Amino acid sequence: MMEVRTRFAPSPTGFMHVGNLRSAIFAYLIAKHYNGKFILRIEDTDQTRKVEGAIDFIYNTCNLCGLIPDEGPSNGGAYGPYIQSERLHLYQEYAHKLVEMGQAYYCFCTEERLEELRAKAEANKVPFLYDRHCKNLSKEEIEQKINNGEKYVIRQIMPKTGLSVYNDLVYGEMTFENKLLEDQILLKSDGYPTYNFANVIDDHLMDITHVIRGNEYLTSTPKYNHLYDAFGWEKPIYIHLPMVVDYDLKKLSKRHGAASFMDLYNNGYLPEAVVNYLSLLGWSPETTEEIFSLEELIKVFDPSRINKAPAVYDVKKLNWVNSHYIKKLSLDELVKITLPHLKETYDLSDKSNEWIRHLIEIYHNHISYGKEIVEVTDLFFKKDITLDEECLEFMNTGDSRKVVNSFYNHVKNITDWTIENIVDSINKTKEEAGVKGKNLYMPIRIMVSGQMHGPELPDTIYLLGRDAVTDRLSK
RNA sequence: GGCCCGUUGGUGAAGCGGUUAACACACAUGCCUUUCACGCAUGCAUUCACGAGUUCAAAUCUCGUACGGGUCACCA
Repeated sequence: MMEVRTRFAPSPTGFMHVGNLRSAIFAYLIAKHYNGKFILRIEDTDQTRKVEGAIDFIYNTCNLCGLIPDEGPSNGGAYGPYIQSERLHLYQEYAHKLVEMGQAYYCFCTEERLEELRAKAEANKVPFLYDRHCKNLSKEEIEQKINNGEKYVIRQIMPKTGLSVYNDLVYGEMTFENKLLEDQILLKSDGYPTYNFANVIDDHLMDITHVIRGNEYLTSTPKYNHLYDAFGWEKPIYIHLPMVVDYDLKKLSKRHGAASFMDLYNNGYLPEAVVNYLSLLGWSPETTEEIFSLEELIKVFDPSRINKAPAVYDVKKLNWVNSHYIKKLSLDELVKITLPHLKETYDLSDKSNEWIRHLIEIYHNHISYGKEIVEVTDLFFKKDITLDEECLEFMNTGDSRKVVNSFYNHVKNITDWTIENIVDSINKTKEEAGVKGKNLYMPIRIMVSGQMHGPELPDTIYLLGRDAVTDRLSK
């Protein structure tokens, strides 16, 4: 059997949202599932959208996620170069070959003329299709125009009748009417290829066997197929992926900060967890398991189980997956993804290293991403806490006040500030006030932290320090 | 507007002609740990957008309607 080769072909915009990443993940998984190769190709044929450093950015993202390309701009390969702007001569060569074969033609129409035609079509409420104005220019005319320095594009002759049919691995048989097809531009007047053209040339030249991409390409695939046909090339297997959308069912946009992989990463989400979560968007395994390492995903990933319907990107579920991975972290690793956020928000200059690590440790099972440490620990950094209604209500019931007063008297007399002694004070309070369980712990917790939930109470009190604790208890 | 795709609980989803319509997140409640959280348990779609049709039998097949989305560039 032929070796499976898939590719991830982003354009270098310096931004990767989770939808793009998801395409990369699926392409990677399919390649690896079949023991094939995963190729990274940079599609930078739009010179106006070029962004400095974007290629490194893409490479870093793939690396962080473990989606290591077998071939690509950074590590080369037998099919290079892997950056389209370095392959210009190829596109030109193939475009002209198509002209020679009578499958394409030079077009000298100006933007203005096309604008006019478009406007006219719109006024008449008919769909606009290029009118083939330049299709039958004579050799002499063409030569003369070129010698005059007139700019031109190369357009492919598309069939005007009949149907285009192809098979998609997830969407099944797709049928389109050829009369809707326009003579598509292959080479732009700046000598660069269009995406459509470069894409097909490269996929063929790089022996890509499975084309995996978002389903926004579902309707333009017939165009690609006519290119393959014009050259007599074998077409790849198409796998169009359902869209990843936001809660309004709209395409994810840059406005959603959380939808950017780098933002997630910088907020203390773990790449493994993000990959795991994203793999479950538009795909599901045969079993009911949901936590998978990359290796496991490679094993169980089955492209025929990919869904058709758009999937909503749900941060809550991502948080759950991520918290699962966070729990498996060592303290050192946890510190790594949380400490920078603490430092950024709070003044830690008077805190010992030990204190900070202890603080992070007690929240190990309480946060779902690194940056969450900030909001969850704010009670350690503000002077005054305010009680919400639920807390106030609890404080006004039973022996709550009595418990607090009793605990205050014990805790203020601790000479050696240790967790053991704090526990001891709690126990003394229990006896003195004659209450236990929730009625014992909750009043203390509320007065000390301002919250009805949180990590271990003795640790919390210990880390808060006697001054802060007695101060809060006496209010 | 033309063309294309989609529609199972708030979300991800299983389901492939006969099931009590899995499972997970979220949510709610309870239990447990001398609090909370963690963990555990329970609950959460009398029904699969809607309407017809085929069939002994439909979430599953067919058609239509509605709604949502995508696409129609010298962008990718």
